[in-house]
Amino acid sequence: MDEEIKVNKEGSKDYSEKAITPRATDYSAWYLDVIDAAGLAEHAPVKGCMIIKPYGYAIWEAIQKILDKKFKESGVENAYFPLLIPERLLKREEDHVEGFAPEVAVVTHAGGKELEEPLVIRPTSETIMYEVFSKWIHSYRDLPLLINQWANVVRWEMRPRLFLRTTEFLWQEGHTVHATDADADARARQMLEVYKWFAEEYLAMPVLVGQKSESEKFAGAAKTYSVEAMMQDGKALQFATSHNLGQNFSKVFDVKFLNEKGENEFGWQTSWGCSTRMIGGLIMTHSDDKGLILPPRIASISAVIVSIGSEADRARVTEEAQTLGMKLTAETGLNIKVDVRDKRPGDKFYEWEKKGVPVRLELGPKDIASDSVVMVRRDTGEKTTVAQDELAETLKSTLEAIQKNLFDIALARKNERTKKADNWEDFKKLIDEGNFVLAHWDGTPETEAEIKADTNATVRSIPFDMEKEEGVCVKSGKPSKMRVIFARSY
RNA sequence: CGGGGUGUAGUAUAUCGGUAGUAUACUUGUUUUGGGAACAAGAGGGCUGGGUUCGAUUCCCAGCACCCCGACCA
Repeated sequence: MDEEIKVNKEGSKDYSEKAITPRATDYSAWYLDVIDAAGLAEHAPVKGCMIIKPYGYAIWEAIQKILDKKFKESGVENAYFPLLIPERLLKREEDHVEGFAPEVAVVTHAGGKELEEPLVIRPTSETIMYEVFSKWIHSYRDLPLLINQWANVVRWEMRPRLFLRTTEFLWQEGHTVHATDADADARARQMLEVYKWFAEEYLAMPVLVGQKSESEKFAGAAKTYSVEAMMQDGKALQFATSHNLGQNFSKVFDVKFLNEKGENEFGWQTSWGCSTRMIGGLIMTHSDDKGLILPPRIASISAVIVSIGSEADRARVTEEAQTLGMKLTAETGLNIKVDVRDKRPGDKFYEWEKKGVPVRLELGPKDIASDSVVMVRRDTGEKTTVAQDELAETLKSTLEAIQKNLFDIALARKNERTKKADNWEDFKKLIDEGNFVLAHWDGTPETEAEIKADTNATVRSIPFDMEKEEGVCVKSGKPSKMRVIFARSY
């Protein structure tokens, strides 16, 4: 580690530009520093909005590619609906309008005059889509209808935070209609599992799947399920959600079909989504005080070959590096970056470390002489010398090892910081320390509100795999049949 | 939106009611090149708008932005 760089005292050099705020000192500042150092995003000159820079957008593209393929495999098709929604549509579902009213942006003027009816910039697309779905669906033979769209949405949030909560964000929203409640619920659960799979297999983020409490439910849903992840400071991040909407929307948007008996019936619906917030979660799960760490399976650049050599060697080393890069790309099918810029080695090393590239390969005259290359892991910093004819295999296995190691570290942290509390004092203490707290709760919104007022913690998840256990609510003392997860959240 | 804090160069900062300094980054040149190199030259700065003052980056007011704490949320 390079502590001396971070400490900016007399006598030591000022590397403040290069170093980032240590996590332990100020977690928020650290998070922003990582984003800045890696070149992922920056604040836009528009309130609460974010500019995603090319390197950050590459992560989003990687996410899109994997999820989109998975969605299609499960029968979902992509479509696109308008950005602008007539206000009357949004107002139709009571809970929905109530939930979103405070955060919608409304267009009142266009074409040089005031609009007869204001247009809402979509905060989500249930209303406009279901208005149209009612025309698309006539018979049970039209079901299930499985639609997804990749889009931007706008929510006028009070406290924006890069990636985690911005006024405009990119996401995917899936919307389905089914003939039975059971089918709809199965689909909602199925997509939840897709998110869990994606989080764990690709982003190396261990997650918790479960149901949301009444007060944390989506505006207009019958049931809300979610995938929750733990960040390095112990706070929870809602990674993705999936809702069983029941017939709440189909009844107001008249999404109905003729069943096999020839009777009119309202459709059973779901919606599910995940957003650029996942990138924020990715950063806060794996990165360190040197900058970003990307899990190999999501990294747009798998490895970087850094050339090292004095002027006399440069032409030769450059050529060798480029040849090696092409060879390795061909052998592994991975994106291998070759950095032969005329800079000092250290400068190049640090740059790619900040960007979180999983593996660095150092190539200089010594390595060329011995037909080898120095391989350095971003996650552990471990350095090994690898023979060039074994490089492709070693690189692939190392990338797998990094992927696994990142997951294991995150899993160990989640396990270690998930604790049981059986009384109010312990509960408060464990929440303050930044844990996921397993506690009994009487199940009422009132008690949840009291707990939130006192500790700022909420029910993050009622986990599916939680075993039944008799107990008493940690706050009210009333009986409870199982523990739920409480935590502070982003 | 409520409470608190901060706004000086790309970044981090110093000083100050009277010519704004340093480090680093950047540009150019020379020497360098296996973990943030050395020397020289160069370019770059007081959030915005009012007020007080002979004079404001400094003091006062407002706005805006950012950060922290709430309320809200993917």
